[in-house]
Amino acid sequence: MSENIRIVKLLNTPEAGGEYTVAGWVRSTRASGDIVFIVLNDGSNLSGIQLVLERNDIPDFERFSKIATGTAIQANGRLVPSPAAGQQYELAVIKLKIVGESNPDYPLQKKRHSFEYLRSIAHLRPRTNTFGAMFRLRSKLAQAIHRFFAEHDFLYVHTPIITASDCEGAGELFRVTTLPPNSAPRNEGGSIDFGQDFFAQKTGLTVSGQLEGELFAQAFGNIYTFGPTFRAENSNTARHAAEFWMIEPEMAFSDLHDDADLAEEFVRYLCRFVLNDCAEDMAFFDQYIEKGLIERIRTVAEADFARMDYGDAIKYLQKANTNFNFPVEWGLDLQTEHERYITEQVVGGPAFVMNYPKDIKAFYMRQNDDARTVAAMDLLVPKVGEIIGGSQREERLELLERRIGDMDIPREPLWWYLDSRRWGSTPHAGFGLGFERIIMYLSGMENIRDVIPFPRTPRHAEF
RNA sequence: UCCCCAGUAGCUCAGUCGGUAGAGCGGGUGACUGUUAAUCACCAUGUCCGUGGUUCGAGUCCGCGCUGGGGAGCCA
Repeated sequence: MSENIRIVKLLNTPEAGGEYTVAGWVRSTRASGDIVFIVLNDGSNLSGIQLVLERNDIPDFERFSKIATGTAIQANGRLVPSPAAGQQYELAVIKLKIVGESNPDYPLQKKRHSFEYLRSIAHLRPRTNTFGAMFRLRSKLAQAIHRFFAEHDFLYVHTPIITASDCEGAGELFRVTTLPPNSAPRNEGGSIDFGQDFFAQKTGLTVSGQLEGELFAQAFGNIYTFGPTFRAENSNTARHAAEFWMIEPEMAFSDLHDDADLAEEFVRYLCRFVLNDCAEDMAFFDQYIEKGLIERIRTVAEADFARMDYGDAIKYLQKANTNFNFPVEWGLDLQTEHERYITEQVVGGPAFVMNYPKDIKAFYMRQNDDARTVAAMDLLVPKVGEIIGGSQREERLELLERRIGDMDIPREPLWWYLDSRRWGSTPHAGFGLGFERIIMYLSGMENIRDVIPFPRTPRHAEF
């Protein structure tokens, strides 16, 4: 590490007077006669630090008064109280070194840019205020998530990225293969012979770590995964990406209500965390991205989440004075417009919808005694919609096997999953939370492509 | 994949009835002893997304394509 001090640390220095060296990238240069102001940002905070250059104090003054936006510099000077409004301290520069030149072609101007434009220069956008705040938040949130589970004694398990189970029912897989694309070996029938592939079977990138997570829960009690997840769906929306990160806890000896309890505590923990530990960046989001964000998050951090049965949600929707585009009827899945009505109009905050009809849910969900619903839950939040999907899992071998049969799912590849119900099976439950979706919810950002450093969506894998 | 909207200067956009393009910001130059997206003055900048058509004439109208955005489905 260099002798440079991080700007965020320097600005937290209790008193001025010392001599320091900072290094970063120029955000703005303002020259006025014999004095030049440079806003320098090193990524450690939002504001950066104001450098002050005076003609009499610094050699090469003329040259430095024309430093272009984007230039990488290292500056040495004295930390002094700022005589002007806008900042507490500034750095009275004695020595300045240009580390990497920039020029007027630098695509980031001293003005607001649209998110669409910034997506086209994703390699440079982390140097903007919004994306600086965004990726600091993302980093800290990831660490907070690990801390939450560590504090609750959950085991962190790395489930495989490459998987052979394409029957998880969570979406299209990206294929993983080393077979030559134009001359793949064929069976007699003409289909591709995956027996000759690297893994001697058809494999893809994981769409969920849940099934493997369940196996670990049956040994460690409480576990979680937190890793990349891939869906090859041709989804073109503000909240879908082909590559995203998912958090999937799984708890043995637990039911659906324990599951919702965990989800609620988890989301509330993250709300409190960003308010307390990301205050400067959150204030920025509150001012420029979503007015009232902080108040909204504070409310969520304090309130209990609503819980309602799917059946009751249907009743609310049928009573609603709204013309929905899609029919509302017991047995049909809730559409986005319905979910939004529930969370935004009925509840006005986060809401769990629980116990869905079994016919619209995955095979592994636990069948309720009413024989027509399963112990599933979705957590819906205003603006983002579904942020968590979870369930209690079917732990009874016989019922699980029957369900697999009813749904025509090949059972052979799932032999190990079924084995977990054979010896020492326990009631257990878990959920999946999209990392990007919680970031969107907590920051007010409305497009998933703006909360991922280099997003992968259909037709986009540049950078 | 479906529906809708858009593509004009580096960026954000305006462009009337079809008559060969303009503003703000950004940039350059100069002025200014403390600025906060500094201010003031002056200066420069275009494959009007591509392609085919209609027309005396197309940024403008029509077809096709490409790209981007919004919504839906899939879901986290």
